[in-house]
Amino acid sequence: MTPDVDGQNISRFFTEVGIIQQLISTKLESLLPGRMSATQFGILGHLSRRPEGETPLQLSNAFQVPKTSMTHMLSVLQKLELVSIEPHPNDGRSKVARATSEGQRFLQECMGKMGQDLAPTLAELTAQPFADALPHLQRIREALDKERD
Amino acid sequence: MTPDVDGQNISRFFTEVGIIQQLISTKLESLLPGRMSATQFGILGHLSRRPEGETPLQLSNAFQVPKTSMTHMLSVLQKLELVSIEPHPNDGRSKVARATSEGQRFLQECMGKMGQDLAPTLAELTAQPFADALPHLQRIREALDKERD
DNA sequence: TTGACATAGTTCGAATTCGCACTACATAAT
DNA sequence: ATTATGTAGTGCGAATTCGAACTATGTCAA
Repeated sequence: MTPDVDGQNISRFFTEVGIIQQLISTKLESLLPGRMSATQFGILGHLSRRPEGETPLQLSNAFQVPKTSMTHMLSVLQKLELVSIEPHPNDGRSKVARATSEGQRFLQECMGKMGQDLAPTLAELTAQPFADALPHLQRIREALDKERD
Repeated sequence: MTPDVDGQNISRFFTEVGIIQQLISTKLESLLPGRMSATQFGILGHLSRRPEGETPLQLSNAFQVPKTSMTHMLSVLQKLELVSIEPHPNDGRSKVARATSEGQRFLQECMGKMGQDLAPTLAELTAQPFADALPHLQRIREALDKERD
């Protein structure tokens, strides 16, 4: 493989990733209430997998989003009663965000709708290309992740 | 494979895609001037590959973004003199957007910076995982694309 | 030709996102 | 203990994004 072909593959890879993400998040957002964003929904999913909760700063690192955006997103999710925010037990500067049980229910409901919505497309595709691509995506993501200290 | 494992793979696939896209666009946006977004930059790239130009509506379909967002993005790019916008020759309601030569130059410059920035990470990874993942991504993207009539 | 309907783009208002500057608390050094 | 420095989160203002309603132009049928 020439370096040039490599470069083309890499930039096409990023283009495809961008398009897929755009298609999926647009579809997801059309199912979500109001103007709730895919990222906000992602935060809820992230928290629901971590019953011990996370601090706003951990979340803003995980989602690669500015702290101040996280403040806003969490306050919206809190207003919707999908997450709870409490003072951090060991650090007076910090807080802990958790998914409420209402939040977990909401998450399941939306995931279900999303699955139904995608079912016809996925049936035709089969799960194979997802399974085939996944390990490579993970390698790439880990490498990109490592680079930001 | 059980359907349950399939579902897990699929949702993890979308999660990985989302994270990769977030990491890449955050890095890209840090290289772009002002608050220019990755989508705006994507529009410029799209147009530079199509010297005949595209209408705003074509662009908003291609990027799966509302018409009204496209109006704004194009007016910003026009103000920066990276794209030109002219009336459509055959349709009085429409317009044609094209990348200016300044836009092409700017695009090349940013792509170069991006390449330099990613070079250390990519060297370690090699181009292989990108080449391996690409065909599967294309299949998935085509299927998702087809579903929106 | 005329009228009904569809399409391309914009205007406007509201919500989201984010950089900068700030406050409050924590930690380290003396 | 005091002081200096670092860290977590927020208030504010500006830019972006987007849905609803609107204007202007095109299309098609009678």
